[in-house]
Amino acid sequence: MSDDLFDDPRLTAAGLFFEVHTGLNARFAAQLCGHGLSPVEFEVLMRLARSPGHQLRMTDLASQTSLSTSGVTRVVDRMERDRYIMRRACPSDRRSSYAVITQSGLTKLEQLLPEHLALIEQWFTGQLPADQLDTVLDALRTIRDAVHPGATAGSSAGDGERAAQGRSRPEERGEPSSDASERVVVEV
Amino acid sequence: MSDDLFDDPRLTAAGLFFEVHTGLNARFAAQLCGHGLSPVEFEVLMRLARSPGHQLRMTDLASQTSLSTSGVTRVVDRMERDRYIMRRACPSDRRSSYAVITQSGLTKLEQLLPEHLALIEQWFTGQLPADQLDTVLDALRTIRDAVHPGATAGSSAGDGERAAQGRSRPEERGEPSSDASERVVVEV
DNA sequence: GTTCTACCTTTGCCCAAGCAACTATACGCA
DNA sequence: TGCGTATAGTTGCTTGGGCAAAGGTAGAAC
Repeated sequence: MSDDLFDDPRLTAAGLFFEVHTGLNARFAAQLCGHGLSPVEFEVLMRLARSPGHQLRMTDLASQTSLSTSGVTRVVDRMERDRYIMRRACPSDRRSSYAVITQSGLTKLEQLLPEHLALIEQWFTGQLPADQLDTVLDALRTIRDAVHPGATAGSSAGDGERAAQGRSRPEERGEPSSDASERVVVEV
Repeated sequence: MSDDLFDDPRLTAAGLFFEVHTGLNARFAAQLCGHGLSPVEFEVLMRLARSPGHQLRMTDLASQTSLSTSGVTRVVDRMERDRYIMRRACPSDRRSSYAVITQSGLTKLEQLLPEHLALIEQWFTGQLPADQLDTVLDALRTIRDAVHPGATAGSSAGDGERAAQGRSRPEERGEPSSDASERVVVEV
């Protein structure tokens, strides 16, 4: 049978990428777990910590992570219970609410980040000579921009090629509404 | 507040990697979903298709995927129900059983692989010039080897650090390599 | 103002998967 | 031969997270 179909170099490439992800993820998860956090929760903390005002609307949090909005609702539930973040009503749109990282959440991050950075260096960045790393990061940036599910807040427009994200129907295409550009974060 | 802690280039690097994974994964999942497969199920089919005899022991399947053994039991349950694979008793060790890909499973793979390869090319390999791609693959191989293939199954709580205990080596899975050393096949 | 449409978040229901406990072997050793 | 320990796979229980539908709200059209 078409056995070389199964040995196509593209498959090998993709397989390699996913294996690396699995490996890194396992290392990081183990560390985070020791701090009582799941990878998803860590990502939420990081996103909030790096956002202006230390806050994000639930929907934006969803589009920046790999979660659905209901997934965000639930993770925010847990983390609010644990006092790492809190909800805050959006003054300009009563449908929305912000997730805000608390001091406790920031402290948690500051506690575990050094260890986390060491892990990244140990298993990822430190594995490669500087110039190779640069090439890799460059490549990742290229691919990220292509595949871009809307990871960054100031979403770029006009890429004209947006596919369904997530496991939903391959035909769905939910665009970040133009509404988003209007909503400037008002400091409180 | 240590704001540059949150902007460490290592974090950016890791973030990029994970964002790319999220993006690729979403694209691939959408396609597979259209064929009635989850990414995990696809990986199981691929692993089996590429294994000698088109089969793997449940445990080996677990260590090659990111699943626990119970996860493998369940995914094999589903796929056996759907006739993509079947269980086969291991003649030399009655504790073990093999998962074997069926003709139907192979056909399924052959149907969707061309489309899948196109996706890989569109969003990953095709995004980079050949020499950069080579560098990237080289880097991925380095990291994969460091982080070790088949990063075990548990996100076990607070384990700290546990390297491969030199047991199951996903590499030289030559064949009926049931228990490390050669051993007599005890017929019953 | 009223109504229609588009959105935001949460909830009900369900499935996938992990851990731990359990069963059945396998093999070393006295 | 029988016991002790290690391994393979399955199952009970629980949790995380997705989809779809349900409330609330914002604007636009009229």
